[in-house]
Amino acid sequence: MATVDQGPDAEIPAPPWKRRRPPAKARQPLSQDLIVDTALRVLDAEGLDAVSMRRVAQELGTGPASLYAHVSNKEELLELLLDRVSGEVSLPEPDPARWREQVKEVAHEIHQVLSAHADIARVPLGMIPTGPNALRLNERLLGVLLAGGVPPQIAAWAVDRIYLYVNSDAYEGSIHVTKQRASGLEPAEYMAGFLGQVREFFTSLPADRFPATVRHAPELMSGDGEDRFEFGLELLVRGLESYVRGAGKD
Amino acid sequence: MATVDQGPDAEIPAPPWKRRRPPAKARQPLSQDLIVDTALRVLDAEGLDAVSMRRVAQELGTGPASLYAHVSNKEELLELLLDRVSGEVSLPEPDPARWREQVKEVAHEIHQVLSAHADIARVPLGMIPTGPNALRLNERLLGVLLAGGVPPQIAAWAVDRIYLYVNSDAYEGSIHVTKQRASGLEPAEYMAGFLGQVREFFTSLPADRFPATVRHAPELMSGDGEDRFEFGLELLVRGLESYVRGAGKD
DNA sequence: TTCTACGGACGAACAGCGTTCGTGTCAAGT
DNA sequence: ACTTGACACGAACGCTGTTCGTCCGTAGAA
Repeated sequence: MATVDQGPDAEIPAPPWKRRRPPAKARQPLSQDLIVDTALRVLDAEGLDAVSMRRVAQELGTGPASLYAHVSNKEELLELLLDRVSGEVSLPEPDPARWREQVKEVAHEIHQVLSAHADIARVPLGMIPTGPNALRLNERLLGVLLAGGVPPQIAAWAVDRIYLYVNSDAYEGSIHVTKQRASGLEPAEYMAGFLGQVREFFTSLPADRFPATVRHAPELMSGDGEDRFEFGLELLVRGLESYVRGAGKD
Repeated sequence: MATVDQGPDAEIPAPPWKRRRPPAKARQPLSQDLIVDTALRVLDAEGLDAVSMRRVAQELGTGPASLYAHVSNKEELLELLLDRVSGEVSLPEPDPARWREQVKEVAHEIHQVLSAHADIARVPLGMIPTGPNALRLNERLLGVLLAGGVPPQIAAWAVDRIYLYVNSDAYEGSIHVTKQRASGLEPAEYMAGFLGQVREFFTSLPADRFPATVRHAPELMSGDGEDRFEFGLELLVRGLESYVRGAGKD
């Protein structure tokens, strides 16, 4: 049916057995940035579990094998994804007089950015971030502490501990978001149901075996995630403060 | 060859096409406890990633479907596994005079038990433990804090934060163990290699863009996991102490 | 201009995962 | 002796990360 010579780019209707990629071709040239972009879109839309090599590839109109030319494995993709997100964190200029507030500001900022991107907080818990933006955060947080007069060794370890705290709390928070999303309920509905279950659980305990727990069930249940995050941060900062006052001797 | 009537349980050598389960039958009756036992064995031997429904079933000489009669899904199995492990934690009797030390003792105890069982610490990070042994820990830790004069609301939140800290640090630690195990190297070899990489990374940074990081690279790298865990614990306890001293007003 | 290399793209496959369905079997209750 | 119901479980579904070998389009060499 089709004549042979029409020039190489003429609109030949159908030599279909050799036409390999008609639907997905003439795309963008598939770079690492593009892959991370796509992964970020999937993350925000459907959560970290949806960020699979296959899913990202599908979103780009190709197969999973194509990604491995630009990203050595999934772990690297997640590192790149985390660092992309970390770029959204804005940081203050160190001010010696306000170091306590600034430590909290940085912590809140990181927490907020992580929480804004589904359960991305699971990633830094499974590795030590070494991307350029992670370095930027490290540098600033360390700078704030040093400016505040925290001894260098204390400040260095404190950076590590504060990171661990922020990441783990953000991860814990993201679990609830994930479960709420999976349940299909409204956030308020879900939270009410969850709190109700916990309340029932605590108050139904035998008071003789768990006296403190039953007696203080209201305190154990009071406060939302934000309150508890703030409280833990306050604990850490107060602890650090004790090293500044007595900086001369331990 | 085989005669027909020998009684139903006689030793018939081979009607092989209908003999369904000759290798794996006449086993233990496959209870929930037995499943958790087996999962624990796999966990200790090969890590949490090896604890799959298929693997546990295989270890019991059966298929994965058989487990679902005793355990509703993998999440429940992991909860049971965690609570089994939590039973190994031994707890002190609250002593008002030693509350700071006791908080640390409990934290260390939990940390140690979690670390003794591969990367089981990943489990409590993904859920709120509600098993009987988790309750036992809650009750005791809360009791220690209250005995020490920590205000109830502070104590209640502190339990939550201390848990989060212990779990997340134990998890972070288990990552290194897992990677070391996967690398096939000796622990010392692996650690040396890892520290060397980090050292090289820090010292190769541009000092003008990351002055604090480069200047304090030794402090950032000093201390092993145990030192850092202890330091974070000290921060938390010092923070709590500040609430005890000024218990009257905030 | 023609040929040759080379690197990116990618279809297919491998081994594993959690979970469900339908069937099979055995023991206890009627 | 027969029925009932709980447990056991083979097979399958749809998913995962990763690798192999092959294809193609282009850039450089002849």
